[in-house]
Amino acid sequence: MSATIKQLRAFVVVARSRSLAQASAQLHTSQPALSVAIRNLEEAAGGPLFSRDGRQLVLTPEGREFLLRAEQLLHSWDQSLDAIQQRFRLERGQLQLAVIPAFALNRAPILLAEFHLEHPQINIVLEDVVMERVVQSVQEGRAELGISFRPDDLGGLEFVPFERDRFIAVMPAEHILAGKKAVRWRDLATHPFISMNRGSAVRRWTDTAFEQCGQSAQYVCEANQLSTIGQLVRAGLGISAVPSLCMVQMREYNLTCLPLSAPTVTQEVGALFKSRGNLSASASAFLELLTRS
Amino acid sequence: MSATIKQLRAFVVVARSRSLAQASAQLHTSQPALSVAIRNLEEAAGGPLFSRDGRQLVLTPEGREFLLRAEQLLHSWDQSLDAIQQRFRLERGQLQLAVIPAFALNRAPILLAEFHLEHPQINIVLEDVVMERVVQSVQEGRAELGISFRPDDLGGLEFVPFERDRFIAVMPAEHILAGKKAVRWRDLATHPFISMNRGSAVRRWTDTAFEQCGQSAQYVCEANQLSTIGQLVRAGLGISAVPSLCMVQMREYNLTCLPLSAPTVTQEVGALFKSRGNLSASASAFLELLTRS
DNA sequence: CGATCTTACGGGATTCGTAAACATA
DNA sequence: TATGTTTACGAATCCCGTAAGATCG
Repeated sequence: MSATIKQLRAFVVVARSRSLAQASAQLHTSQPALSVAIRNLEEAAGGPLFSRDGRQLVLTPEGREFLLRAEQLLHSWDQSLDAIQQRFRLERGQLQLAVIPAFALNRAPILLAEFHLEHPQINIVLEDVVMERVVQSVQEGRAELGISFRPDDLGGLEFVPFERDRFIAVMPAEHILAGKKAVRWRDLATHPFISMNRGSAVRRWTDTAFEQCGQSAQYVCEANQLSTIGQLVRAGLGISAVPSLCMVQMREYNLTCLPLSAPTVTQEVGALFKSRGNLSASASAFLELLTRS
Repeated sequence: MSATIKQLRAFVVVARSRSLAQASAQLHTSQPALSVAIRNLEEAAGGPLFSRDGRQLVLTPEGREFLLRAEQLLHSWDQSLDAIQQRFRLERGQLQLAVIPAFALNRAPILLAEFHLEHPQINIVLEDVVMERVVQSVQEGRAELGISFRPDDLGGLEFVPFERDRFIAVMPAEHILAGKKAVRWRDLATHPFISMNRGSAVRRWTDTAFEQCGQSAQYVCEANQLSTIGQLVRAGLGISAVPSLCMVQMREYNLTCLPLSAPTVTQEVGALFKSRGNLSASASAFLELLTRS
């Protein structure tokens, strides 16, 4: 018969107390049960671990060495199980996220603060990169969870939307349009326009919107970062249209944000991941936090 | 329920093959048995180790970490059990001996060579010291087994004699007594005598022998080491009486050894140890080798 | 005689294997 | 439909606890 963890645990206690009687009390079991457990362990070990001279159990030299190994082994065992249990209880682990800048700047801080408050032992690794790289990071396993607009090509990933975003117009507070309640894309076409660089998803969406209302924008400048665009607008270079996700940030630049329609461009914002079953406990918890709001 | 080694072993095989069917064949068990084993392990771990999407079992992130720990754990486990089994099979271990010089020089080499031939993996540690220190070494655990004449005070140790030693007379080949078949202690009293230092057991025994035949020796020199005594005799300084154990060595010095009687002084040579049960497998084997001859 | 370990044996829990149901490509 | 996993259930095994026996101080 093969040895078991239980036998090892019994062995350590017996070796320490040098008595089956004491050990049995400590282990909440009966003396005879221990007796056979030790006997079976000795059979598995290939020889006597104790010398039974008289009524005291004294470790043999082999037993002494085995005791050292057994203690070490049990420690590793308990530690390993504990570590995994802690991961499932969210008392340990990592949360690897890849997030588009718009979300990273405006939503993520609040959500992550909330998550951290609930699970302070989870180490958060946040990768704030453009949409295409979010997809890539999730595919390549650098991030378990991505947050972005719905990509055109999911690339084998799952996408769970949890928010709808619409484009808003952004302009300096003193701009001529700033007094309106809302604006249309055709209204924007008559003003110098600052946009994202060609090739970005946001740029494609604004281009499409202008097309749909039969106008073309007066591009004066383009930039990669939303914060740069915000500052350009602030400086009076032109106006822009950005996802409403960025509203908080834009308002911090003292810019006016107005609803934008005709067409109303909406985008799904959601979580990207390989598959639900392969998410870690921490990633699942964060996904749940995302989708319950 | 608590996890078991068996479950851990099953987990590793399943994780590697990502299939219960394959793993069950490899483990010589049935699929359903594995299924419940994995389920029970997951219960002990506190969450899912595999994601069961479709019919392939893919490790979850927690499962991946657990796999690393499990492999390490099983390796340590197997290694520990192997190490102990090897000790019992005498394929590994130490033989710590404390031996009096007379035995170390004359008997031990042959015995140890024989032991080493049978058990080449056993590391032999030989401490060749005087009788009193042999007892001390065994008592203090530096040596498991001592070999010496029977000490006056066993000091709580067991003594198992395996040989009787008698004193012999030693002299140069050209000495006047060298032509005899045997000599008596009273014959020695008429010649200059070289003896062990006062305080040694051998000295006490020779003193007693001279007393018993009503003579007193003509001490000319005393020394600590038998080899020194041998060389002194060789140089013609005098004759001596030594344990027959040393006969081989004395003959190598070209000395004549003769039986010595009236009285015939005999001493038990034996093994000293704390208790039979506390001997290691290697020490037991050597003790058996000693006593079977 | 008291304390302790060992052996014997009956009851209970665990585990296993067969068979059937279920799920998926 | 074929392959593979899960569930259900009867059977075997293993383990434990009580009781009796053995041993030593």
